[in-house]
Amino acid sequence: MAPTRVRRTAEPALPARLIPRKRPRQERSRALVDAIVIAASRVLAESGWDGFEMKTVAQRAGVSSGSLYQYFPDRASLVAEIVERLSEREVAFQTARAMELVQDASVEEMFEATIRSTLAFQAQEGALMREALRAMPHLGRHALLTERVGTMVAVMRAWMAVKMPDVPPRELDVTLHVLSNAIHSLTHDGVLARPAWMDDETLAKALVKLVRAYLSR
Amino acid sequence: MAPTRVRRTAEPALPARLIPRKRPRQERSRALVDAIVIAASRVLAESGWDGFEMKTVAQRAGVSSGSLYQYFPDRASLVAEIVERLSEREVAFQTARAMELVQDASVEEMFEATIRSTLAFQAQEGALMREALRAMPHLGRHALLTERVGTMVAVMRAWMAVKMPDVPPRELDVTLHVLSNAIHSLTHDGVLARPAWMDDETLAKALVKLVRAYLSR
Amino acid sequence: MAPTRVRRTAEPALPARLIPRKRPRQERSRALVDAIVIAASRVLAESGWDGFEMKTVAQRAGVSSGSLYQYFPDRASLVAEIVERLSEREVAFQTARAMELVQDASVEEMFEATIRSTLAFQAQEGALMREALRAMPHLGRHALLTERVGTMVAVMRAWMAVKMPDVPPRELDVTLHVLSNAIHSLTHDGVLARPAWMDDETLAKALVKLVRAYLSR
Amino acid sequence: MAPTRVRRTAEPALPARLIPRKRPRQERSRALVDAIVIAASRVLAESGWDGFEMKTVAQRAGVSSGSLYQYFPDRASLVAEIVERLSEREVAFQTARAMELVQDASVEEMFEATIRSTLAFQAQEGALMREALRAMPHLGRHALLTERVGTMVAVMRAWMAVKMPDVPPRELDVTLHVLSNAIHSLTHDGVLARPAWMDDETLAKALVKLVRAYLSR
DNA sequence: GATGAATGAGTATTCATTCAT
DNA sequence: TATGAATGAATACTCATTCAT
Repeated sequence: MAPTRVRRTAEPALPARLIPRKRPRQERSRALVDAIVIAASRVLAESGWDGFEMKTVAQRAGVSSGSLYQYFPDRASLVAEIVERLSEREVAFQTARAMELVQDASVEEMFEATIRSTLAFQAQEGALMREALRAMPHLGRHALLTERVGTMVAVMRAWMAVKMPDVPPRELDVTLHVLSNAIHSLTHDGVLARPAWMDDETLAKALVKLVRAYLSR
Repeated sequence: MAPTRVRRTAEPALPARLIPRKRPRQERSRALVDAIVIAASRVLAESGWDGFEMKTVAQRAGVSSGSLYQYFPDRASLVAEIVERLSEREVAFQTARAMELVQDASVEEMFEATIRSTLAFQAQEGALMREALRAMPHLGRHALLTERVGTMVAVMRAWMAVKMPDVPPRELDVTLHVLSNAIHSLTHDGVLARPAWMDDETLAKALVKLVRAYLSR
Repeated sequence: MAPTRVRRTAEPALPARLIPRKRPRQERSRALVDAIVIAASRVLAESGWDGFEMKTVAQRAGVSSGSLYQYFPDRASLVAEIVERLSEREVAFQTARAMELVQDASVEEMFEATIRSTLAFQAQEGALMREALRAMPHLGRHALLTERVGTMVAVMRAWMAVKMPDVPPRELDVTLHVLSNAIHSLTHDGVLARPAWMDDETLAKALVKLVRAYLSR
Repeated sequence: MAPTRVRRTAEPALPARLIPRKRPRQERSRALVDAIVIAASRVLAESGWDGFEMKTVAQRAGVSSGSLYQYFPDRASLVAEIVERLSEREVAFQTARAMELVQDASVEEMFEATIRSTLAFQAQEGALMREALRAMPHLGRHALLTERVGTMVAVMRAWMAVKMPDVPPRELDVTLHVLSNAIHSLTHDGVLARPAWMDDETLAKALVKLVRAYLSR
C-alpha cells in the first residue's frame, strides 16, 4: 500500500467551486474533458481518493497536468465531476428500467425493479461507486451523490403515497428510509462484504422478500 | 522476542488472533500502551484517518513520538489496535446484554436485543466507530472488525439454528446476512445519514418490525 | 524585421537606445500596443512585479494573452516598456517645468523647480514608479530608468557648470550625486516611509533648504 | 535570469509567526540554527528573495530541507530571522562606534560618526542588506528592520534635543527625517548606484558637509 | 494577425519513520 | 527504554510561453 499520504489542504468548508472551472463549449474541449474524466474515473476506481494523483490522471488521459487545471480547479473538483457523472449514469440507468414499469405496477414491483436495476448497475460500476462514496467526505459538500439518491427516493415516495394512501406520511418516511438503506447497503457491499455464495439472484430474491414482508406488515 | 510489541506488519495472512494476544506484562508498559491507545482513539474519532498524526497522538498521550514506535511499528498498526479494542468493547457490550436473555428467548427477541444494544453502543462510541470503519481500508487487512462482527454473527447463527431447526443452512446464512447488514447499515448511519426525525426508539421499532416481518415469511 | 517588436531579450550589452526606437507604423498596432502598455501599467502599479501576470494584463487590455507576445517577447520586456514610457513621461514633465525657468535662473532655483516638479509627478504616478523601481532588478539591465535619470542629471550638470564655473568638475559630480540622491530618496519614499506630518510643502522647503545649504558651503 | 517564479502564497496579513517556531535551547540545536541562518544569509545575499529556495538553503547548510521547517515555519520566517540578525548586527556595530563618542560630542560629530560607521558596515554587509531590504515586502510585516532603524533614530533625536534645545520639536523631526534619508540613501546605494569615483572617504566627506550645512542653517 | 488551449518545469511544505544520545 | 531532532520522499498547483487553428 502506498504511504497513504495525508492531505490536509484546508478544505475550509468552501465548496464554492466544485463546479468545473469552465464548461466545455467547443467540441475539442468537450472531448478533452471527457477523456480526462474517463481516465480519472479509472484511476479513482483503482486507487481510491488517496491514490488519486493528478499526475497519474494526466498521464492516463494523455494530457499535461496543466490541462487538468484548465477545467478543474483542483483535485476535489475533478472527483466531484466523476461522482456527478456516475450518479447521472445511475439515475439514467434506473430511470430506463423504471420506465418499463406500467403505471399500475405495485409498490412491491417498483421496489423489485429498483433492486434489480441497482444490482445490474453495481455489476458494471461497483468499484467506481465504492471509491466515489469513500471519496465523498473530501469533496467539501457530501451532497452530490446523495442529492441524486434523494431524487430517486422522492420518486419512490410519490409512488408509495399514491399506492398506499392510508399510510400516514411519517410512517411512509420511515419505511422508505429503512428499505432504502437496507437495499443500498446490501447491494453496495456496505460493511460486511458479500459472501461468495450470495449471487445476484439470491440477493435480489432475499431483498424482494424483505421488502414484501416489511410492506405487508 | 521484545516484551510486548504489537507488530502487525510482517504478519502474512490471517493469523488466528481470536485468542487474546499477550498483554504487556510490566505494569508501566501496559499503562503506557493504554494511554497511547486512548489518546489515539480520541484523535481518530475527532480527525479521522487523514488527520490521525503520530505526532499529535504522542502529544495527547504525553509521550514522545519515538515511543509510539516502541509499541506500534507504524501508524496503521496503532489504528488497528484501536479498532481491535473498540470491537472488543462492542462484543463485551453486546454480550452483556445478550446474557440477560434467557435461553428460551425467541430469535426475534434476540434480534431485538441486538438492535437495541447496538443502538446504545452507537450512542456512546458512534464517532469513533464511524472513523474506525472508514479507516479500515488503510489497515491492510480489513479483517479486524469484521472478524469480531463475525463472532457475533456466529453466535446468532448458532442460536437461529437451534430455534429454527427446519430452515436449511444456506437460507439461514442468507437471512443472517440480510438482516445483519440491514441492521448494521441503519444503526451506523450507512450512506444516507439518519434524518432528525428518526430517533433511536423509532428506528429500533422499525428494525424490529423488519426482522419480524422477514423471519415470519 | 517584424514591424515593431520591442525585443529586448537578445540584446547583448548597452545598445545606444537614446535614439527613440521605431514606433509601430500601423495605426491599429500602435493602438493595441498602447492599450496593452496602459493596462499593464495599471496591473504593475496595483500588484507589483510578483503579481504582474501576463494573463491578467491580457484580460485588462482586452486582448488574448498570445497577442502580448506579438509585441513583447516576454514579461520582462513588457515591464521594461512600461518603465521606459514612465521615464519618458517624467522627463517630459520635468522638462516642461524647467522650460519655464529663464536662462538666468540660479542653480538653486533650478533645484527647487526640480524638487517641486518631482513631487508633483510623484503625486500622479507614485504608485507605478515605486513598483517600476522595485521591478527593475528583474529587467536584466537596470539601465532603463537610470538612463533617463542620467539625462536629467546631465542637463543639470551642464547648467551647474555654467553657473558655477570655478568649481572643479569632480566636485560638481559629487554635489550632483549627493543632491540628486537625497532629493530622489526623499521624494520617492526611499526606505523610511514619509511620515504623515511631512506634507509636500514641508518636504519641498526642507529639500530646498538642504540644497541651498549644501551649495552655499 | 531564472524564470522569476511568482510566489503568491496568500500572505494573509497574519504575520503571526514570523517568530521562529522554536527557540534553540540546546547547544546542538543552536549550532544548527546558526548554520541554517548563515547559509540562508548567503543565499539571500546572492540570489535575493526570488532565488531564495529552501532546497538550496538546506543544501548549503548541510541539513535536510525538513530540518529547516523544524525551526522556521516557512520561507518568510527564515528570511525574517536573517533580517533580524542583520539589524542586530548593525545596531551593535553602530552602538560600538557611538560609545566612543564622549558625552560632549556635537550633533555634527554624532552624525559624522553615524555616517562613517554606516559606511563601514555597508562595506561588510552591503549585499545582504540590499536584498534584505528588497525582501521586506514579502515578510508580512515590514516592521522588523525599520523598527531597529527607528531605535537608532530615536537615540539621535534625543541627542539632538539636548544639543539643540531651542529648535522646535517638529523642526527636529523634519531635520532628522531629511538627514537620515539622505544618509541612508547615499550609503546604501539607493536608486542611482554609486559611481566608481565615489569612494567611501569622498562620500563620507560630502555627507558630513551636507549635514553640517543643513544644521548650520 | 489573433486566439486561447495546451504545455510542463519548478518548489514549498508535510509527516511517517529512524536513530544517535 | 525514552527522547525528539533529523530525514527526505512525495505531490498539488501556477503561469510564462508556445503553436495549431
